[in-house]
Amino acid sequence: MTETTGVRARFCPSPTGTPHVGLIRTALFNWAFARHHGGTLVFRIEDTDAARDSQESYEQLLDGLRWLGIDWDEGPEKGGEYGPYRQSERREIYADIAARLLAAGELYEAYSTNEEVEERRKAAGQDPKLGYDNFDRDLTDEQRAAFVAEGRAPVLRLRMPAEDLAWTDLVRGDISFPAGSIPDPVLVRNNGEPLYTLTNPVDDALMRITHVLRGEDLLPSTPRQLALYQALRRIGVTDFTPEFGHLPTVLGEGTKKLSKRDPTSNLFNYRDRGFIREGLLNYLALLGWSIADDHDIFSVDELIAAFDIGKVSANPARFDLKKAEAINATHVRALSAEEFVTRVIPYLATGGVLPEQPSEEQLSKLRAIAPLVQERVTVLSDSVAMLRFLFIDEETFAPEEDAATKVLNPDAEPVLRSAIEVLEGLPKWETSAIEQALKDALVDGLGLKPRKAFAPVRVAITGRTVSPPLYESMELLGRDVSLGRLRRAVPQ
RNA sequence: GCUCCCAUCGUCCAGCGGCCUAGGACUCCGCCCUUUCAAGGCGGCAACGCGGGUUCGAAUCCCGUUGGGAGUACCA
Repeated sequence: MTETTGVRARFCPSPTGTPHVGLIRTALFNWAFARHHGGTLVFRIEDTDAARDSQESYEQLLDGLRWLGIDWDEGPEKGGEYGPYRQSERREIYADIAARLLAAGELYEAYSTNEEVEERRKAAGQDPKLGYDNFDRDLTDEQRAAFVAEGRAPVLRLRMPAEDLAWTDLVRGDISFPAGSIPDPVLVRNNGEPLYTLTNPVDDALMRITHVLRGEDLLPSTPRQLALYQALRRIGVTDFTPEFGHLPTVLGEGTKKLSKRDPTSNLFNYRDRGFIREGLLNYLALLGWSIADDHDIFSVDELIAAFDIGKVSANPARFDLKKAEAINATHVRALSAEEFVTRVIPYLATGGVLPEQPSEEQLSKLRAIAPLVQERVTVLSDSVAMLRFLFIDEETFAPEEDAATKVLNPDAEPVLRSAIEVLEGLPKWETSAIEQALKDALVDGLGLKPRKAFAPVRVAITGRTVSPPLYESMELLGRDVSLGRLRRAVPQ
């Protein structure tokens, strides 16, 4: 059924709005499917709706896909022998095919308005919601001429076959729609513009697409596509019909489909927060698929090696931010120290902690502390608050207000004084010595619980109650800066 | 309304007739490790919607029912 060579899958979004995680999940599965089978991934832009499509959205699509490393073999900015790959540049093709389909009687001109259709259904005692009634199928030349004389322009509708339309869905198995349950769909507007109903199957046929993997929301449109394919085959445009697989919907909270307006759906929110591609891709792949029954952390290569469209679940999947974050955190920790540094710098720059091109000194400090931060963050931007204390100007440094009021109270005074005293006399300023000295002075000397003893020191030094390990931080900060901060933190 | 799809822990996924007193992950809760915070280790709570069949045997197959979802556009 599924050949291992010659697979041509496609991803064909409309450039409306910001890339949506559900859309990306679809792209990912198509990509994994194509790569798994050593096939071709075609990237096509469906921008036939001028009112909603935008160039900005188009660029965001490319940007998002590139960030994630989802690459395509044919498509925008890449070309290919079946181009162009933007539907807005394929108008003549659709006009030509539509004309041939019309000439062959597969399409017919329809003049009925929605109001007229409703009237007729009501008059016949039918539910007006049933939709178009195929009234114009067998209009005579005279009738058509009369409508034209009225100034009407026809839409072009596809003559649906009088038979059940069925296919074996790659995800769901056998699916069948009864004959007559789908009204003849409009393929070309009365102003001559082609609709998705025409362009999508036509391009799939022309681009020799073998496998159509798309969202479940498109499942009800499959019967009319199948019908169009039959027509296309009859007029010789193609000689085969692709296989279809309908991927589960990605839901938001509750049972609603994740809406475009929900910030959870915006791909760039994840990038901005510091999700890494390995983590996001891993999580997205879990929305409807699993690699094994005993683990769910995997690399992109493992995904490609194991991906099986037949094992994709038919259930709708809910996007769970907590789990996405947990998976991301695991991938962040798996980064090499050097890689983590490279990737975190842009976030530190955005957060105002470091310049975009850090100095050698800043870099070496960052490298030293990076491994300690790396295992403490969920997303890369978490590093900003955690590292500010290390790079900030001494004049600007001040503990966070909450932390200060909570911890730097009068009780902290003896703790801090004692810490200062012992640290001033420390012969070697290094982690283990600092640790030993502070323990001796505060825990043994003052008889404090460790929790009590180190909290004020931590807040004084790092400005926060949660930070990278304290002694290492102090070593990196240096003796002068550390002591200065401790002195300034002593409650007056 | 009509057509179609879906139905296992709160969530995602495993299970494709006996291995299931249902497994993994996230979340949550304990404990251990750590004289901070994490990470890590161990353990716990928690599910086959309901009713009929088929079968020696059903979470797994069939029918019904209930519940959810999608479509029903001269959007995609």
